[in-house]
Amino acid sequence: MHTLQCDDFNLDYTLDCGQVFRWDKVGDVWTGVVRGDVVRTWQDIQTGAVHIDSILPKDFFLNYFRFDDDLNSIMEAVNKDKYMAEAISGYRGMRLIRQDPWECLISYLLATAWSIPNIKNGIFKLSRIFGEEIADGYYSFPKPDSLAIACDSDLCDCRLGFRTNRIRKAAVQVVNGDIDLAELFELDYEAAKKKLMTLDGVGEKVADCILLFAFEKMEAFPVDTHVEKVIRTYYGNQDFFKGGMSKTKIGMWGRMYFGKYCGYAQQYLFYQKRLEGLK
DNA sequence: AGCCAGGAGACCC
DNA sequence: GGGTCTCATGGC
Repeated sequence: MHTLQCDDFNLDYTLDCGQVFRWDKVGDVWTGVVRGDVVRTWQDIQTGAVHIDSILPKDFFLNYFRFDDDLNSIMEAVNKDKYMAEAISGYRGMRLIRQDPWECLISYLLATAWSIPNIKNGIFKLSRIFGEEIADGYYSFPKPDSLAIACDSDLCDCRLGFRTNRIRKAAVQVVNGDIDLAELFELDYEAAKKKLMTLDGVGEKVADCILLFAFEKMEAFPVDTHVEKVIRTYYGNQDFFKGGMSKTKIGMWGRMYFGKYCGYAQQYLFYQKRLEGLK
């Protein structure tokens, strides 16, 4: 059992904001599967202390929850206007999570044109069939070779639709070394993005999610349907958008406008829009 | 029934 | 660089 103390951290916002898909809250306690361990965690509202029941070491969670990020200076850097200010004041303490690259890749391949409950369900079914049962009803995330050799009938049981073949193809490419995930850490944002986008099913948005959530690329600015609507509504009249507001251009704008921590800004805008809609 | 969900890819101009 | 259509699936 670990106890983590951090001034600027909200466990609920961090696990609920739609970046991770293997956590669920029952009562005050979150339960999730992380690195093959069933983890339970909750936060003391009075003290802010985070309690974690896991066999994984304390240092793992300090890294997982990005306690090394100076949230104060990050929020200050992206707090450019009244819209961002509102998102920040509403969800202060939401931190990005350092995800496992392989799990993040597959998760966001599944995320294409799916709602978050569907994504969570798809990942659960994938884990139930191709992962290992590590506790009653809990399954580890499937390893690359397990998905690479998946047969049609097993994979189709997951009902992933057009995502089915993309998952298996990506697994094959990871297994045969066609794409080296560890190597992506060494590349800069643009080069890593280009490499990821060679995979079938990885476009700009999915690549940005993977780079932001798993590869330390804080300058990634994923433009999904929510963020697109937010930017169109609040920032569409800016000179930069004369001549059109494609998703590509919105991404360029996000990086330019919010600066090097635009990935954090994006996640606050995304979370606020998802919960509150447009105002 | 029709629309939307953390889109991508092929095809068009 | 823009638009438009299709690709499964599930929930509302």
